[in-house]
Amino acid sequence: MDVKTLCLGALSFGEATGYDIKKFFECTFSYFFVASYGSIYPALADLTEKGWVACHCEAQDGKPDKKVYALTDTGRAAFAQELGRTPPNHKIRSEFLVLMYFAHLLPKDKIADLVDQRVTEFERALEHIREFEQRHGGDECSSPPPGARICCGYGKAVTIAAREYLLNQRAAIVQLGTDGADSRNWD
Amino acid sequence: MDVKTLCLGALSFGEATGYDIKKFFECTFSYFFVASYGSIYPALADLTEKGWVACHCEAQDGKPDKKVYALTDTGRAAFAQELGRTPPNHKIRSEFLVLMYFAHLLPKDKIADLVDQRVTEFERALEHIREFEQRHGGDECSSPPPGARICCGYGKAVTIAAREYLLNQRAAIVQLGTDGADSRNWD
DNA sequence: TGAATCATGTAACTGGTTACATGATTCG
DNA sequence: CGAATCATGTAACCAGTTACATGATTCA
Repeated sequence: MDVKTLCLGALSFGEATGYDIKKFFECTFSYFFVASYGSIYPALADLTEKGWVACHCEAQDGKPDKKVYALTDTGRAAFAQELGRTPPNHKIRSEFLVLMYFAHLLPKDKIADLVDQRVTEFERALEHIREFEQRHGGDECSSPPPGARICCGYGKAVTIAAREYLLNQRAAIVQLGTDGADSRNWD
Repeated sequence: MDVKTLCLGALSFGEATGYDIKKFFECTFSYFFVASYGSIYPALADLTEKGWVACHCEAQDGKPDKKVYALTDTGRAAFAQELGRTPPNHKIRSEFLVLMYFAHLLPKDKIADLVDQRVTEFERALEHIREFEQRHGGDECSSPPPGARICCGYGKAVTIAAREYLLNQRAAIVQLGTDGADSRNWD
């Protein structure tokens, strides 16, 4: 599965510009999929050529024309088919954990910073999820699909577990590091 | 951080061939970092050119010469420095969660399969971790660095949380799917 | 006044994967 | 007898990022 397909997915909830789609990626997929303008705009051009999305321009003063994209029927079918044959991979690429693995080569204060930083990021993510839950509290009628709740729940469960682990082990992890103020400051 | 750096990391525990390093990646980094021969061999060639690793050949009958790599002092320093300036990113790329997000477009039986499959993979991972814990149980003297325990503990905590969530929500998730036997089998 | 937001796009680069090519040996 | 393991590498390809280019508007 690539950015192109995810753009179809984003458009399955309604019309949008490339700019909107980037926003969409950021606020709903960010936990498990990222994409930048440099991949979204070419993707939309490609999808238009294939006839999977249709585009109409809205002139604006000063700003460049707004290109609003919409999923075509062919596009909708292509998206469903693509979903059907997507292998359900789940990959983590974590420089943070690499650093933890090699903690014995890092100064203690640095490790403490790394752990605290990560905990903070987890907290931010949880805040983000809480906001989502409030926005889409009782009302079953609003935009996000039911699967969004599952993804949020999943993210929440995993993030809480990770945060708890780091907080419990913080002292032990820091102890793995080297002493000596700020090793290797002599370079 | 790239494969090149991680190769230095692998070699920080002793000599190894490219083949060994691949093995090492698979059995110790696999949870948070992957690499294939196509990136490892060129990386080693590069590192040799830079003088960060040294290579001596061992002739073998039939098989191609074994090239045993060892970290040089420069290489060790370079690795430490690289660790020091590595931003502690932590990214997830999950087609599985994308599929959950769009569960309303998939047939129920397919979703059930996806969830079960993922749970099975989590179980495999936990098994893997349990083996590690047993191998390196009481003895503090064996090879893996202390950080390995932390990574394992982290992986364990997170994996258990994920598995529990999926098991608890399984029925609810499946219900999000479409009925109708095997949608879209008419293509 | 300067930063953020809206809005589009391209070109160069990068960091990887996949598939291929080769071939003996050992294990079940 | 066939699969897996040991062992090395390359070439073609690919998906994506980063940085650049442009520029009005709105908000603090």
